[in-house]
Amino acid sequence: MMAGEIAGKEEEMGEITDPGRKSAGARRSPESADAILDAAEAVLVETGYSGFSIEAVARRARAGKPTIYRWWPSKAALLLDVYQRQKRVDNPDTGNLAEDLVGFLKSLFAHWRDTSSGSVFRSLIAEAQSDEKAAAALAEYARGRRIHTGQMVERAKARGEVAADVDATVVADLIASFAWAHLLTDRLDEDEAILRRAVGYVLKGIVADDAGDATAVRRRRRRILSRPAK
Amino acid sequence: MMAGEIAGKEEEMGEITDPGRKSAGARRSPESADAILDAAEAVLVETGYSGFSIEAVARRARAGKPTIYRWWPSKAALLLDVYQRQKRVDNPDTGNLAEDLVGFLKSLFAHWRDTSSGSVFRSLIAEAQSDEKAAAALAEYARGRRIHTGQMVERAKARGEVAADVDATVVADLIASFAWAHLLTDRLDEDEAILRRAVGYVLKGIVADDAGDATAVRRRRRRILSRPAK
DNA sequence: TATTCGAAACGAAACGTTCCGTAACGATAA
DNA sequence: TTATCGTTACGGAACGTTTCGTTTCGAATA
Repeated sequence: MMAGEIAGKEEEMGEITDPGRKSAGARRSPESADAILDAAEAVLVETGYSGFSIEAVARRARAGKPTIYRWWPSKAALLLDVYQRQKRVDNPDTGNLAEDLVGFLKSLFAHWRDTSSGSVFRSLIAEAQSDEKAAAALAEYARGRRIHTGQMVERAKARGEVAADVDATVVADLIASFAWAHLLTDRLDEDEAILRRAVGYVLKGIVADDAGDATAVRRRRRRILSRPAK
Repeated sequence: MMAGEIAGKEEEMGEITDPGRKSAGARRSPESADAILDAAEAVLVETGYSGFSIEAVARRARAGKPTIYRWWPSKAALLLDVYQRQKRVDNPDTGNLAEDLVGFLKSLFAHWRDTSSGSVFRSLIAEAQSDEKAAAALAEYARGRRIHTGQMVERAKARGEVAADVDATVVADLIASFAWAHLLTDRLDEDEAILRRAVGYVLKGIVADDAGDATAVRRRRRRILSRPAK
């Protein structure tokens, strides 16, 4: 759980009774937690990242700052929990990798653009540049997403659509990086044609068909050698 | 000039005499400007982005805050000028696009890792998420870099190495995005082998050689049709 | 004389923490 | 079963610190 990695929460809503305690005391309020997360999202949407502060969230949630700091040690941790609450973009499974990847990018851009998730995620990336724990959590999250996105490539490999030696996570890294840069530079309205081009370049490459003798010769040799083997 | 775009500096170091002024008065001090930019870089290097503030820069530069605000309206504007002072990574020109792009990524990562430029640039990206002017300046800068990086692809097109219809800036976008994501997630020590894979996937694609009949047939047809035309 | 500079001061905002009174909860005793 | 106790959680207030962006000031420059 990502939140656990930053926040180090060992107790979940006060349900565990620590032997060092003489009595359980009051329970944590799930309503409070939800109100704080809702408020965090609302503040970010209404005032942007520049207006996002723990003070503003506390005011909006009608919660005490100590309550927020009890569960979330930093702005980044709070933003991360907000992001984790939001739906994830699914991997399309059309049987064709180009369509899968273009569909994925289109869905991701729409999701980031049409919900608060884009604002949340870009704020998180920004926080990660000044908060080491946030940076570690973001890196871990990105690693997991590369594997998940890479599943589209793995499926294509299983279908024989993609070469067996292709590293799916490097491909996913290329695609996700493209998306991140679009998010960070306000380009979520990119033309579908450009998305198709970018995906096309990754799938089919950009070298010319009869580019240089060496490339063409190498291709012919590879064809010849692979056929008798079959 | 990027700084001009944020800072709106119409006068250059007080050299222009504005008709509305009754006397030239004291000149702006170039030593001051340099001291401030040097201090900004030093503060960022020593305390990281989280310790970077106008107060800290003013203290370090032994300059007045009003002096800083006179010339740079925001942290982002100051960071941008610091970044603009730094050397740019050149485009390799080896006559082979794969070597050019891998060399470019390696140089860029080394530059970002071994100088303050990486810290400066990631801080700038972070600032751009909360400062609209910084966002506009970053987007403009990124646009210019895409064209510049795309020159490696244009040269490869001219050599016949890359197909004539390939959009060089989309390719540059893929490569730069990959670099940005590495910078933002602390991966500037990436293996050269991974860089080569990623570049290779963009150049040669990832589809299998005999992937699906349709793909192979399409390739054969394209070969046949293009030859008689020549 | 007008302009620039660095130092000092200003009011506002946010930070992360402590304090306070109230409410909630489980354990214990009657 | 009910009442009491000790502990924890809560929101509100307050705290000292830092930074923000701005104004004021006296000295230096042209």
